[in-house]
Amino acid sequence: MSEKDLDTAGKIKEAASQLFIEKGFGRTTTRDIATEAGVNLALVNYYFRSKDELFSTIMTETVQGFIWQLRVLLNDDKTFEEKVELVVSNYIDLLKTRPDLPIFMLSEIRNHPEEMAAKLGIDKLMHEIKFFQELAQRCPEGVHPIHLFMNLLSMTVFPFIGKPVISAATGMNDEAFMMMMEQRRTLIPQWFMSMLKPQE
Amino acid sequence: MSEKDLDTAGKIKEAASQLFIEKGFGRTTTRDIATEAGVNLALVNYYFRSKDELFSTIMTETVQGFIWQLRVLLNDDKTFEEKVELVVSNYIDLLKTRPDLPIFMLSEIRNHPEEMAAKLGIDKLMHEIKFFQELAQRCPEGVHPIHLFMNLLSMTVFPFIGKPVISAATGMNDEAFMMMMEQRRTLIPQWFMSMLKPQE
DNA sequence: GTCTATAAGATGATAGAC
DNA sequence: GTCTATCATCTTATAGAC
Repeated sequence: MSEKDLDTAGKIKEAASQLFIEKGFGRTTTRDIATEAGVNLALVNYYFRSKDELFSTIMTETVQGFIWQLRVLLNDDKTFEEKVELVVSNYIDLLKTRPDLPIFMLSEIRNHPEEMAAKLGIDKLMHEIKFFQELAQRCPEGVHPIHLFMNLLSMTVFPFIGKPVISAATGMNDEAFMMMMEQRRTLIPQWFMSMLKPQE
Repeated sequence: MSEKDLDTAGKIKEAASQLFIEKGFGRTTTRDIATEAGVNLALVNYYFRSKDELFSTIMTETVQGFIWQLRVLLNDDKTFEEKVELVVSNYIDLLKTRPDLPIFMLSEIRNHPEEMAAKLGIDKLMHEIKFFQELAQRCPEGVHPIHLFMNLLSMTVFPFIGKPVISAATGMNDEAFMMMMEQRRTLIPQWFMSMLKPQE
């Protein structure tokens, strides 16, 4: 099956994913989804029992994709600093393509808390991945590693989340914003490494 | 008029604000609002012409409140570092009370871009406030001040936005999260100051 | 200003023909 | 698997009595 020639269920998922990200769950109707997917309205309920179940399916796959990606990036044979650069670079690339993704995930997770939970396996991520052990060893005295990992994610992801406000506040256009994110691709790892304990 | 004894329009605004933040615009109905406010359904449309206009009113007041607060915090007679500490501390306090506020604002701004715009006056904020001039002078060569201000906001606000995911990933409960944010109250200004050009 | 009643339309979901 | 037609419900909004 070619990438552009999805089956009906695939078309529905793709259309729904796009619309949920764009307009949120509450403002996306099953009719929107059917039209966007180019399929009959009844088929949405035929393949996915309800709008809620369709959302749940998409959400689970999206979050699992994130985690899988992080797992792959952080487990290969690279230096600590290379891994940092990879995480930053990887998420900037992802969010350049789908800037609405974080807001979609974060705002809708709140409305469907059931969809989250341990089945996604994030709870074990921190213990399994060597990166976090390396990070813990490099943390200054009294600073929990979670602080530094949160800083890394914050500095990378937040600009995309706050883009509407930032653009309004600075008069920055889309092109300037993207250039700024390109600068951050190298700046963030530098700031991050400087927060760590100096290596002997 | 006492604080708890609002007039009808006030009750509606307060109930609507709470519900919009809690459930988002799309999932909040005018019936919800009327019930929560303890007023008749028809009065929502009597005082605010439509659900959209009610939202617009609340949104404008909320964002204006933010900006007003920032303006006051940053213009007083304090050292640069004190201002940094104040911004961080102030937003942590605010978000401890209303953790859903950023997601509400950011996700709904996207759905109602008209409500934003220059009328809020954020576009001039950066030029008016002395803090940003001080920041510009302390920026290392080749680093635009917007990068550093974004880092400050990111490290402060993002943890609240990502809390559901962070909690799921680390098994952190609410109490532990709040303790972590208390640590960040002093850590963030330190990290931030270390990103600046050394002062002679 | 506040209520009741209801209009006018949209929405999620399904039954049943093909 | 896919379609048409339709149901039951909920939604925003308003007209009109008090």
